[in-house]
Amino acid sequence: MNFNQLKFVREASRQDFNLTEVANAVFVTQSGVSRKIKELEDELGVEIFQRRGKRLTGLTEPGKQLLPVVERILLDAENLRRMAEQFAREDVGRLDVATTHTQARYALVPIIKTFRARFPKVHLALHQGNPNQVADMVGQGEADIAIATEALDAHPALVTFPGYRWHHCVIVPAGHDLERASKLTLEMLAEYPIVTYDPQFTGRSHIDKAFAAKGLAPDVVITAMDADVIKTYVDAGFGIGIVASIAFDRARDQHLRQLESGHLFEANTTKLGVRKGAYLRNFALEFIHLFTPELERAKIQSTLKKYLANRDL
Amino acid sequence: MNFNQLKFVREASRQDFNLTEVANAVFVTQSGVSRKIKELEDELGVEIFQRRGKRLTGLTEPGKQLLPVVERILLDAENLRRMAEQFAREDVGRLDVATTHTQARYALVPIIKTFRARFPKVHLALHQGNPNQVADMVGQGEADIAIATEALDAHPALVTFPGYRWHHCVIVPAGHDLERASKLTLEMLAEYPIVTYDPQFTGRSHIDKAFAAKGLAPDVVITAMDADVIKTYVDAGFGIGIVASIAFDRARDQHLRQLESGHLFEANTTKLGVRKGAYLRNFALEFIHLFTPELERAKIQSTLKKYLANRDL
DNA sequence: TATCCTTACGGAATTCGTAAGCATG
DNA sequence: CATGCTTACGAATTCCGTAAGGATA
Repeated sequence: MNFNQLKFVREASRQDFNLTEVANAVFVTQSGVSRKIKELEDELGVEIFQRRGKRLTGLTEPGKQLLPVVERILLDAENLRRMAEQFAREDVGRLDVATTHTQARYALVPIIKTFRARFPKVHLALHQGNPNQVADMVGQGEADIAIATEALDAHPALVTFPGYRWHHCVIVPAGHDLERASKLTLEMLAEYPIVTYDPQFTGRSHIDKAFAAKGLAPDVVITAMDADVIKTYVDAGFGIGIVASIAFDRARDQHLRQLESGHLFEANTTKLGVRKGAYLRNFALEFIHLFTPELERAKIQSTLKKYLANRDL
Repeated sequence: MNFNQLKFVREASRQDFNLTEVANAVFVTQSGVSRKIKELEDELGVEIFQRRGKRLTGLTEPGKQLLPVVERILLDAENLRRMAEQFAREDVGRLDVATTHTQARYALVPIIKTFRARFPKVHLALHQGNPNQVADMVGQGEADIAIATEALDAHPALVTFPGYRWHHCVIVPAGHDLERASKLTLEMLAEYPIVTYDPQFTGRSHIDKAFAAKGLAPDVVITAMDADVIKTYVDAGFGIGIVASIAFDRARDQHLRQLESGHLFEANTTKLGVRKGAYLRNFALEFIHLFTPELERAKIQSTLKKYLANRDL
């Protein structure tokens, strides 16, 4: 039994049991993967993968039981490396943050600025995706930290911490009728074509919920994954926009006006998620602390340690 | 990083950091061990072991943090093998039971008889030792199941299940004065020289505690690790004996008489312990069930699973 | 027929024991 | 000086990519 065999098994389960894909993903030849997997199956005396003829089609019953343990071993192996690096080069390393456009473009900017100043030797990589992709990236160990408003809590492999709360706002072209409204209502918004986020993104679920609760069917004419695109279409006169208020910048968005709508939509909480059982470097803990300043560091650490060490050796 | 490197590291911590001993324990040459450990340290970029000149003297700070993870990886690797074997050869395998003389010689006999009939293809190995040794054997993965009355709860790596309760009894040579006593008291026992268990064994602590509570200083003239030896000396007239009542056999011990003393000493509970986080074969679970018949099997399984799977992958 | 897995072959890389060297207590 | 660790060397083993073969959809 060796780590490569285990790695191939895990990767096979991730690559839909296509060993050719596994080979590409781990940069070896397909024949090598095939051989190593068979070696492991021979050593253990059970077939891990179900086969139809020569193709792998899924996990066998033993395979289903073994896979979680395989994943745990590989995670621990990774943990060993990180723990060692923490000692070897305390403030040097790499932090992979998976997040959505909105967070990367607006909310994380000051946090990252502070982080960079504090840890100039840490290479910080931002990975963008929709909230589900963001969660998966961390769930699979491709990134260390996930930041998004949606989807993180639903991922079984993640622990989450609440970050900042924010509201949506309405944006309109300068001179729009709604600018003169004293207080916005959902009924008023429903009168106009709306440009807002894609269903998976940035609190869109709260927008839909608010309209649905009043029995309104808003006329959403364009959806996009980020506020920059939305603002572009609002500016071009396609309708009024609903975006995260943090995405509006009076200086930059001179043709647009921001209307308060905190009373219309439920507040959103942006969350941070990390993989259960994963060891985090010191600078990663510091990043989490920057994101959730009200949580003291010891609390963060003890929560993570619970998952890392709770097997009571 | 490979499993042998990790194995050598673990073994070094067990063999008091003597790599020559490690080499003997794992059947390779000392130079190989030395090299592999250095390889791992180089790869991780930290020294795991503290060195004075060329000798290893202990773990470094990083080493202390890494070791538990190393142990966990190796335990999981072993778990993989067992899980696979469980599927490959359902009722074939090996069960290593570590226990004390008293349990092996008396209490376990019927359990093992039933077990053997149910699993004729399982090789059952009994390892004897004192309760601390028994606990350690399981703690280190040398045995699967520990059975003893003492010490198991104190071992941090073990989960324990309560088995049967039993009492001590007093044994005397036929015709002894005490045979005519209507009801034994500790004061009466303290009048005679006593032959009983070694301090670590078989509920001896309860015996001492009972005398101490009354301020009595019993005259323990001979101690032994098992009832057979004790009975021999009682028979030879060295004193009265205090042994587990299960160890008295009227037919075999014709020259001796058993006197009830359940009211004098606290009852003992023999416990069974297994290593936290270790996967147990089906027949091992069955063995536990035979030992604790009142606990239903599902309860046992869920307790063990808690430790095996509680990292929520 | 295109895709995917297995297997034989052989060069390359790794592994591991022997033996010599050196440090410690 | 006995014990214990490191290192150089070289034989043995293992690894892994190429390429051919066979199975599936």
